[in-house]
Amino acid sequence: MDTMTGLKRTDYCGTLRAQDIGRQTVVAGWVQRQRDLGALIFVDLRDRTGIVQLAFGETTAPEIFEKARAVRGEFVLMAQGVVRERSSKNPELPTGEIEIDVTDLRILNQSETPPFEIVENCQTAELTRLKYRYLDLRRPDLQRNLLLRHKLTKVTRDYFDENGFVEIETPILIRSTPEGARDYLVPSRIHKGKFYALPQSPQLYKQLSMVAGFDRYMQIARCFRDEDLRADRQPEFTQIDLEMSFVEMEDVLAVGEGYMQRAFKEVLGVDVPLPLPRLTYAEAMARYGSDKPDTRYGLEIYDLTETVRNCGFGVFTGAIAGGGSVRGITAKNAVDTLTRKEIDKLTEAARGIGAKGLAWIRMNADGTSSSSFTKFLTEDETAAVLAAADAQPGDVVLIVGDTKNSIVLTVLGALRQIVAKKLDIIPAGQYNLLWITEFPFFDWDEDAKQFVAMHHPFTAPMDECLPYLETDKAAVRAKAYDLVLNGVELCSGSIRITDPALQSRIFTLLGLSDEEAHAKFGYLLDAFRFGAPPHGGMGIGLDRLIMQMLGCESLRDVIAYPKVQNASEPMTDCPAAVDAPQLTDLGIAITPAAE
RNA sequence: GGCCCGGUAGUUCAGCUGGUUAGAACGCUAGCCUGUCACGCUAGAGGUCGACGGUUCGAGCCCGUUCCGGGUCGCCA
Repeated sequence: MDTMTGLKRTDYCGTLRAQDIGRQTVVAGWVQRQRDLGALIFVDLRDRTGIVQLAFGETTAPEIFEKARAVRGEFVLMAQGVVRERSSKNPELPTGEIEIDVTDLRILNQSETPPFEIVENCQTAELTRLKYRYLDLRRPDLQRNLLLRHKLTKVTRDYFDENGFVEIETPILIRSTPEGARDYLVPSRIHKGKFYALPQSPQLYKQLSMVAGFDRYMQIARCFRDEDLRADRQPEFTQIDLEMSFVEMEDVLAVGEGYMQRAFKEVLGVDVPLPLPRLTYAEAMARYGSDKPDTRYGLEIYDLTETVRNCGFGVFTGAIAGGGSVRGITAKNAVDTLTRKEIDKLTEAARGIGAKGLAWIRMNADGTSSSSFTKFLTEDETAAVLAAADAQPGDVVLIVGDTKNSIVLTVLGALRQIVAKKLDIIPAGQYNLLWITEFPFFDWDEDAKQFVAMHHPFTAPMDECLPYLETDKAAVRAKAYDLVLNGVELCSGSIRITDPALQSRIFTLLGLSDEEAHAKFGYLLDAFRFGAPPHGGMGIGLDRLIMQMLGCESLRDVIAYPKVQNASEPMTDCPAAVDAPQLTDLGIAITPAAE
């Protein structure tokens, strides 16, 4: 093994170009590949900027040449030499016009053969890659992802700083709030039997910071939720958290979309025109069957309730009589893709989400058609359905009826996504950002048989809904808003309640007594007695944002050290058991059932 | 907790209806090679077929259980 003595890096590998020909350079990095041609040796040296070719030949000193011969993949090298033109260029590489004629080579460290190749688009099973994440992270795609993530956080701090926001670090060890997701708990040694919780979000602290007068707060905040994982859900994730005083919803949205415009421009070079489009929650549900619609493609939902109200098909008339509706989507030019077999699969999917079935019409290109239900309809009724569906030869119509509108809409919303993927009609490289506004204030909890806050209990209802808070809960809308990008919820926020009387009214409606409310949120309610300014804010999912920007399929591709589906981390094998003395110190005993 | 998919060499995979010594490519090791860049050529090493149990004369293959990974529903105010 050699030392670096006498050498200092002057250049990153990937930065050398033809204009550097003739000058001295010192580079350092890892061996991508060594090609030994006998009397000639080439070594591709890699760092986070790219690859440069080191060349060893007849002009190379014999001891340097022998050293180059011993080099293997992932060895750590430092090389001094002269940049020279290659005799045969490699147009595939940015550095392909030059190479380094090496005069001094240091093997700074050796490497075992890695368990997988350090290359772009690695096909190795993710578990293996995660066990050796430090090797996985050497790969160009992950390096690029994390470098762009860094760029995004840099832009984020710049933007909010320029707009008068102050970054404040809120605590990681906080009081558990039993609302919402499960908390990660941390036992207290000093207070045996008591626990801290890790924050699901800095929600309460940022509101307290408004009471404190910081006026515009932001934080790139780590958040924790002890819930099951998904491709777009990790137990710890990063949120761009912000809160503003003396603002209405419009002010918060303006800051939010200004940020999006800046972020997309600086990270991707993409222009986002403002203002962003908006949909109310009701509109989004009616047209897309989702509160986070992907608007990059059509397949919009239409209402067939009136068209089939008096038809002869009992499933439809039964759904309508039961207070529900009948709605459909029309997949254009889909008859070849959506075969009978595929429609059977769609039916299964629809059942899985809660539909009792799926009605369909396939319009063949030759003008004939087949259908699961038109035999129950008169010719006029069928014609009316086809007209309402705007069905042309080649199209496939999918219809769902149910006594519950929510089922009709969510099922069609889900089918919309599945069908769009099957038809491959989702345009690449497009970023459809839109706001969803006027969320319902209350959400009916079927298990608890009561209304709960859809956003959180500090969200303000819309002013015009105040008169019927008690009398028509289902119609109450909130000053809450989400930002959606290509069908993914990126961001969620609201204007908060600062009027103690209104807050107490809301707690009552949520079935929370004064005592309970004070036990849970007393410190916030106390603070609000001392002059809380009107305020509101939002949290932007940083991981999801960069994931969407880079077109990644999983959050794991944009998080340096992510967790796998069972919430463990394969590299460190965490979580893990702890020594008995540690538990004793905390006053904790593990029950046999838990072992 | 439910459902779907997967687990064979270091890696990616093939392995027929259950039947001889489980194969390929890449990678690895050694040798040769003066312009390669996925270098080439020659030779070689490398396997608890995720685990356990069962059926069978015989199991990588069939059955059961289980572990692990991925996706998804529940869940995620």
